[in-house]
Amino acid sequence: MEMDSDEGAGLDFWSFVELANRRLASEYGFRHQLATEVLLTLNRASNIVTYDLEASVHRPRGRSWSGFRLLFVTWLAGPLEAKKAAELTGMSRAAVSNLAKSLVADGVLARTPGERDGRSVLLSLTDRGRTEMVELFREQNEREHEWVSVLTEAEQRILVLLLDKLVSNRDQFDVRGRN
Amino acid sequence: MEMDSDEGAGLDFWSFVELANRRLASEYGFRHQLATEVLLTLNRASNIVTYDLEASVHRPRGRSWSGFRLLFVTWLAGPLEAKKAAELTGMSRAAVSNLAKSLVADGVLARTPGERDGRSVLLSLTDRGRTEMVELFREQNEREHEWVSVLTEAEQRILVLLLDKLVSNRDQFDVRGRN
DNA sequence: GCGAGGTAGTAAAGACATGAACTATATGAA
DNA sequence: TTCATATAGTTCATGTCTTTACTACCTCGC
Repeated sequence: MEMDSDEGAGLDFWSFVELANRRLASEYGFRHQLATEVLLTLNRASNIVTYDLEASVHRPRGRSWSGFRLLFVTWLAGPLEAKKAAELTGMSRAAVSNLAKSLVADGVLARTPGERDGRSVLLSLTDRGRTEMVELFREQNEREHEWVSVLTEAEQRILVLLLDKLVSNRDQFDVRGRN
Repeated sequence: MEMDSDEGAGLDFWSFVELANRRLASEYGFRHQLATEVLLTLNRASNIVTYDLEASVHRPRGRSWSGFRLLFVTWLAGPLEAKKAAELTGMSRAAVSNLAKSLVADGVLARTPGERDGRSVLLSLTDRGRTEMVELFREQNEREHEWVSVLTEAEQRILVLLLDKLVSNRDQFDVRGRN
């Protein structure tokens, strides 16, 4: 017999989820196992894919995942306020401010004062930034395609719908978001 | 006319995705818009939910999201090697080592040398750790339930299946994972 | 046995994100 | 107009994660 001196031996993610479900229900009487399972799986999938994209596409070219995200929204949504960039990327305003500093220093991002509002800053790409983004995104898009193509197109659309539904009803309760 | 001096004004996440799809296809000729959309949505959903759980449940009680994850797997998968904990939580071994240091100092985690393998370390919860986890998880599980209950049970199961399918075929190409 | 090569864990340095405090600007009611 | 309040952005202190390098230990072929 193995004792329980190392109960975790041989577990992978899914057998862990099963074990967790069983113990949470029978030993502790928790009732929402499926909720836990959904969110564990969501978190894990997002981390795995993100880490892969960052490690295989962006780091080798000297960009971080966050850096790429900021450049991406700025590339496509034109000149925009730092605050808007924070909303679209899901970062804090402080994070955008810090990131922008390095990207400006790298010569890919430009900062100009807002015209209507003296407090605001408009972010836009430099020519070099645009050139770099076309190339970077080409790489990323190929890799994204490899990832999602294990799902049929219908499955991909359903996944988007379900994820959207999951977060879109959050007005119904008091959700914490970043400043 | 507004010029394009602040093109990003008034955009929310979904109108941004639409704009991105349009520009990526028509101006740059990229072909895999749906792939981008799936992964943007996945990333966003995961970040929103995770941030909310961390901010509303764990930070107020002095725990970080990662700290909770490590305690969670240790709680349920019994004493386990640090390496196994890293796999199950998706963190690097170094991250587990760092986190464990603070959790041991806090008196919720115990570290004992492995018996079979002199290199390994077994992690387990202290009594205080177990007590805390029951309480902490009760809170988290209620909140998880609030989140996912905008989906029907069938939808929740489909979501889990799709997310699992998305990451399970990754042996097919050369995915970058943590050390 | 013994040595080469692999693996578990830790430490240190650097990157980066966060919340809080602060500055500068805007807004609106009296 | 003027002052109270709100907002955009930055800075700073802190904490966490990653990479790299290192130590200690294990394993297997000779």
